[in-house]
Amino acid sequence: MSSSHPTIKDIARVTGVSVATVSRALRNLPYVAPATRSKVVEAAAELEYEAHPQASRLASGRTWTIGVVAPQFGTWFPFRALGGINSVFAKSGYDVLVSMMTSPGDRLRFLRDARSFCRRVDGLVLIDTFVSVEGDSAEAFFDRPVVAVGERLEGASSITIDNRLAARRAVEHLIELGHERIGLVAGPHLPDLPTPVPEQRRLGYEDALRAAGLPVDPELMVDGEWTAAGGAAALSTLFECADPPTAVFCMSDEMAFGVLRTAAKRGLATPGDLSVVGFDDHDLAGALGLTTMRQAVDEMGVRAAETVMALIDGEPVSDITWDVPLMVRETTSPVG
Amino acid sequence: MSSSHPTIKDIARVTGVSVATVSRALRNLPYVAPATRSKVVEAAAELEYEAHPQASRLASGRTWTIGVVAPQFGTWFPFRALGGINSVFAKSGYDVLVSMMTSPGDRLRFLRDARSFCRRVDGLVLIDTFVSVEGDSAEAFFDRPVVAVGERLEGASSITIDNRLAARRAVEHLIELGHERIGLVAGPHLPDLPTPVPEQRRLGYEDALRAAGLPVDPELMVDGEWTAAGGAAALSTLFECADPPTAVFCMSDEMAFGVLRTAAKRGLATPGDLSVVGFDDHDLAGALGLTTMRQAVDEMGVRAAETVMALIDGEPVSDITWDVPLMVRETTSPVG
DNA sequence: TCCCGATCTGTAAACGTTTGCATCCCTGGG
DNA sequence: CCCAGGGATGCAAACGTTTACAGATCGGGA
Repeated sequence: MSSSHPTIKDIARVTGVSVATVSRALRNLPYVAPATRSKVVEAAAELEYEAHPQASRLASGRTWTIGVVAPQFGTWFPFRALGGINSVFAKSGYDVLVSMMTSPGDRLRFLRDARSFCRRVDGLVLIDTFVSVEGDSAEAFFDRPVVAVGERLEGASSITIDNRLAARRAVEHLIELGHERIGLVAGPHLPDLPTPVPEQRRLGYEDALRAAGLPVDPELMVDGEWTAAGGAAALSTLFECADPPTAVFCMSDEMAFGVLRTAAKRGLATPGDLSVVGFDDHDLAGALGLTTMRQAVDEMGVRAAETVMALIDGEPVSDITWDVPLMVRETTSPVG
Repeated sequence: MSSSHPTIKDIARVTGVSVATVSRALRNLPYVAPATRSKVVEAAAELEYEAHPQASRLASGRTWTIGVVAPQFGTWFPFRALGGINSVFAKSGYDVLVSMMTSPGDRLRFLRDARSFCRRVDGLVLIDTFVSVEGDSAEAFFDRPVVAVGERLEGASSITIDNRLAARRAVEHLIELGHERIGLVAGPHLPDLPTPVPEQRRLGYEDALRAAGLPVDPELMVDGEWTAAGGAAALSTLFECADPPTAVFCMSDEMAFGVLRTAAKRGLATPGDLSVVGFDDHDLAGALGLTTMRQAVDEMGVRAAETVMALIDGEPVSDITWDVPLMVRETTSPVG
C-alpha cells in the first residue's frame, strides 16, 4: 500500500551514494559536497522521504519529544499553559507528550512511573504539579532538563509569579479605594497537594492590611474549593458575619465568579455594595468585567518551552518571575 | 551514572538465558517454562529493567502512542475531552501525543504534516478539527485507525451528538415555558473552519419554532464570536430590535455568560425579563445557575479512547451518538 | 616532486529490541 | 523400542537510523 515509506537506503540507491552520506546530507552536517547534498535533498523530496522516527531516535538517543505534566483538576491554568507550550514546540519540531494527573493521588503514580516516562522525552515541563522529589534534585531524579511553571522545584528551572506580592497588590487596590473590611476567599490547603500558593496569597493579603494599619480579622478569611461553587459558599459564610466586608479578594477568578453570582442573588450590587477582585485573568474575566490580577499563562507556557529547549541545547538559563499586573475592570469601586 | 539503564542483555546474562527468552518471558508470550519466566521476571524487577521504548518500537512497529489532535481556539471542549482521553490511555499503557491547532489556518499545516505525525502513533483521536481529507477516507489517508469526536469524518469512527435535535430540545423548553419571541445567539460560520455545527443548531432552533407554529424571524437570529464577548455583543444587537425577545438560546455557554452579563447591565432580570439557555454545560454553568444542554465531554473522550483502542486491536466498533440532556437551572422561567 | 591536511565518501558497527527458524529435549502412543 | 510432535530455548537476522573510523581525492606549499 501507500503505507510503505521509503527508507534511507532507497535514497542511497537512487542517488548512487552511501546511506551515511544521505544521512549527513539530510541533517546538514559538514563534509558533504554541495552537489551531492542537493542531489540527495532533491531525491528525498521526490520520494517524500522522512526519517523513521523510532529508528533515528534509537540510533541518536534524541527523542525530539518533550513531556508535559499537568494536573487535570483546576482545568483552566494548565490548559492555557499547554497551548503556549505546544505552539513553541510545534514550530521547533518537537513532539509533545502529555501526562495528566486526574487527582492529587495521581502525583504518586506519576513519581513511580517518572523514570519510565522520562525515557521517552528529551526534557520535561511540569505545570502546577507540586511533586516533591525527595532528596534528589529534580534534574538528577528525572535525568533530564526540567522546567517548572507555577511552582518552584529544587534542581529545576522555574517560571513563576510572586504570589505574595501579587495578592498584596490586589488588596492594596481595594484599600486605595477606601475599603477597610476586606474579605479573603481562599483556596483550600489540601493535605496531599503541598502547594504553598494559598499560603503565599494569604500572606500577601495580610501584608497589605498590616501596611495600611488595618486589623487582620480571622472572621473575614474563609476557605473554599477552587471553584465557582467554592466561592459562592465562601461568600455566604462571609455574610453571616456580624460586620460583613465591603470588598473581597478571591484567590482565583473561578471563585470570584461564584462570589459575584451569590452576591447578586443576595441583592448586593457589584461593585456598589461589594467590590470583588479575582486572580488569574480567566478567559471569561474580561467579558464578565471582573477586576483581577493577570497571569499571562500562555506566555508563561511559551517561556517554559523556550527554556527547556535552551537547557537541552546546553545554553544557560535563569529563573523567570513573571509580572502580575492589576486589571481594573468593573467589579471594584470606591467604598460607598 | 544512575542514568544507564539495564538492557535485555543484562537480564539475559544474570539469568543465564538468551535475550530471546527474556523478551518472550517479559511479554507473556507462550513457550516459556514457568520456572524460567519467574526467574526472568524476578531479575528484571531486581534490576528495575524496563524495555527501551524506541528500540522496541523500532523492532515491533507498535508505538504504543495515540495522537490527539485538538484546536486550541475554543478552549473548553477539547481540554475536557483530552482529560477523559488521557485517563483511559494512562491506565492502558499508551502514551498520548498531542498536536494543537492554534488557529483555523493550522488545519492546513496539520494536514501537511499528518503523514509524519501518524508515523509516531498507533491511532488518532481528532477533536473538533473539521479537517477535510479530500478524496481519501480518513483511515486510508492517515493510514491508522481514527476516531473523531464532535465531528463526523468519512472513514473514521465518530463520537458525536445530534446538534440539530439538541438545539430543538433547548428551544422547545423555552416554548413550553410560553415564550414566543425567542432569540438565537449563533456561533459564526468561519470560511476556513467548515463545521456544520452552527448550521445544525440553527436548523434545530427553526424546527422547534415551526413545530410550534411560531414565525422564524431573521431579526431574532444574530451571529457572534464563540465567546462571552460575542454573546454580549449579540444580545445588544437583539435588543435594538423593535420587538425584542423574551428568551434566547445561545449556541454555547460561553456566549450565554456574555448574554447574562449584558442583560444584567441593561437592567434586565434573569429569568424574570429574559430567559437564557446555553449549550455545553461548561464548568461554570452549574455554579452560575445557567440552564443548558449538557454535553458530557469528558465521557465522550473516554469513549473515544476506548474506541480507538478497540480499532487498533481489530475489534468491531460502531459510531456513537451521545445524548444531550437538558439541565434546567435558574436562567429560565415561564414568560411573564 | 612530495607530502600534508582538509574535504569528501564509504564501510560497518552500533543502538536495544523482536521474531523466524533451527535445534534440542522430553513424553506418550504405536 | 522407535518415532512423532510439541514445548522450550537459542541463534541470528531484521528494524532504519547514526556515527566512528578509514580510505580516497585534491590542492597547495616546501
